[in-house]
Amino acid sequence: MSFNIKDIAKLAGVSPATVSRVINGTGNVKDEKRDRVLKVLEETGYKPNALARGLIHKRTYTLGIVVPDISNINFSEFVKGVEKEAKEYGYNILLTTSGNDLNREVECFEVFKEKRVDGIIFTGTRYTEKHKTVIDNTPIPFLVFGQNFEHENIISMNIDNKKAAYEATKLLFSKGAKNIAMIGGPLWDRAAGYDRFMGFLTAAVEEGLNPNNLIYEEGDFTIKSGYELMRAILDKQKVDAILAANDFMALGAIKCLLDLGIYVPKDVQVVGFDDNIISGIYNPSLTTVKIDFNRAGRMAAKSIINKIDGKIIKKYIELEYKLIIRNSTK
Amino acid sequence: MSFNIKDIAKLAGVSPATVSRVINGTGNVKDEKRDRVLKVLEETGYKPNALARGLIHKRTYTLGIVVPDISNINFSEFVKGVEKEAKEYGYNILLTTSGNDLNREVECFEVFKEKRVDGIIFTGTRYTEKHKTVIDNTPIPFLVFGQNFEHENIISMNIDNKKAAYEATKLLFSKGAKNIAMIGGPLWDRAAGYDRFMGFLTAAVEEGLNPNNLIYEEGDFTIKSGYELMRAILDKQKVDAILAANDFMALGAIKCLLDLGIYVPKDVQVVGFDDNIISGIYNPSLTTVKIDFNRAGRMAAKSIINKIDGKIIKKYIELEYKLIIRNSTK
DNA sequence: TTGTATGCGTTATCAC
DNA sequence: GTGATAACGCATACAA
Repeated sequence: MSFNIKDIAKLAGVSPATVSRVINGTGNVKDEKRDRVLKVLEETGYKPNALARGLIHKRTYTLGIVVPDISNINFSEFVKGVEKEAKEYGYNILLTTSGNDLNREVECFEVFKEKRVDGIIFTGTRYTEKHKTVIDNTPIPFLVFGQNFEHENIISMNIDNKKAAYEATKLLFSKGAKNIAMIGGPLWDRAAGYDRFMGFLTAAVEEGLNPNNLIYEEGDFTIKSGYELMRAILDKQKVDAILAANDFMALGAIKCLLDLGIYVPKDVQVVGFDDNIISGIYNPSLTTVKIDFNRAGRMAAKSIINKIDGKIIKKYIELEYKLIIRNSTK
Repeated sequence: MSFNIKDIAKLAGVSPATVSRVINGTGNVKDEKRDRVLKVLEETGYKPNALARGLIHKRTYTLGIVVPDISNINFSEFVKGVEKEAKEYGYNILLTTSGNDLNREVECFEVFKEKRVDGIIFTGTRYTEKHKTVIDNTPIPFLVFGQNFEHENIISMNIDNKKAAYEATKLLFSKGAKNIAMIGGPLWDRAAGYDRFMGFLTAAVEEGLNPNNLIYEEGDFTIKSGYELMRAILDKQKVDAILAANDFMALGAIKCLLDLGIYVPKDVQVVGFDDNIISGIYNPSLTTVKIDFNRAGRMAAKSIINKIDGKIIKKYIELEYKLIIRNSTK
């Protein structure tokens, strides 16, 4: 049994308008009537229909968010941050997952359009012409996390992946690495794939390595691919240091090394990316580039809400990162 | 610029009713007019307003879901399953987090009520009178995961925690354990706390242990608490086996043991619960009770949607679990 | 201070 | 086959 505003009005012996005024604190209502309304509100547990409200105000207080995979700890931390901050502003989140599939991403945007979300937060790895077109046809504030989308009217948020990878690589060299290899992401992933590779490459060349002999194995950010690619690298060449484009692959690589009786960091040093919850307690604990996804999520929510409110905000937000040195490096 | 159905009608030179018929495939429309409408639809990228639709149909095709913490891999796997299945039925999910806080849980329910979600999936650890009252006043199909809520009109879904903990404990004894301790959850957590403790207790007593001397440390399911409670246990008594109420605490316990130079499983065997993504690659890999959260999520979504559709469904759904034996036991 | 009437964007029910 | 029109539940302009 669900009440509407007329039911409440009838029960309280007032007009629907008065009930509305009481609920929203708009306009003046005589105390006696207000009390009567309040009482009925209490008794019935009435909640105004957000659909009807949204129809009038053209505001749903809902944010649409699309992530490739919510079970990936980075994204779930991000979403956690978004949800927390959004809630403080009275927003809820409509969560969708894309599996990094372009078509599914587009479907998500369409759903967001239908459901009239007030803002969209998108975490994806590609940025194609199709994205551009869809976004242009979606008159909803839009924020991209994890990629530098150069597009009008879009907020993008990212870390300087090239710089971070450069520093991580330099760290390995400073710890005595000579033969370094990278287990990276797909190069079409501009940020976590390409940019991190570029940082690695730049540092390696700077250290006098021949770029043509550099080993770069392209993984998919899973533990499994880290494990398998580590094995592939060992088959090809002797290495004493690995830069992985994320912690999962780094942990997979370490697991592979340990299984083969190769010591970390004595024989091979390993550095990852992200600082997963597990990286600190692994044996050995993992040296990594920490990205605070939770904070990123909070910032993303705040930014998009500011944009919704018509406030002027920066088009590009650079996130911080931090090298966490643990026991997988010397 | 957002179009409405009248705009489309005008552009196509037909009435709004006809546009509606074309969009929904309801009623007959002359081919020529249909084509004109379709063309305009295509050109404008028009999407019907789901708020207006929901107002009429009293269906939002949205599921509300509340989890204590989305960054916990168990819950994110669960949500992933829910989202996947829900999407196949044309539903989206409104995600909220509660931090296991009763007040926040209630707030989530209120929001769901306002936003007129079609069904609610709740994962919580307590079941109080307040829950009962709120649920009674929420005329929305309701499903609880992870607890056995005995309440009319609610679907609940869970594993037999007592039995699972019993079997895990028995496993430790069968591998030669003599002095066993448990790092459990809070006992007010009926399922993951209390029931698992009861299974542990039953098995221990059956093996002839004195229940009064049994060590049970109450943790909060975090790696940190596993670590600290392991240390606390070692200070108290010599143990050769640990049953932890989840993998995080089990991993924390192992980390503590290793830090102290105690070998796992040689000196102390450890069993966890859940089978986290990381448990298989930890050193040593963790023996655990596997719960398929993703599958649970899919089942939850399917059940609640069936209920929304008025289909008759089971009031209690028992989930399977499976002992995964790895290297943290002998 | 209060109530009535209108409109938000749809769909469904009627007439035509 | 098609087009007006009345809901859906609410907020607001306007009248009283």
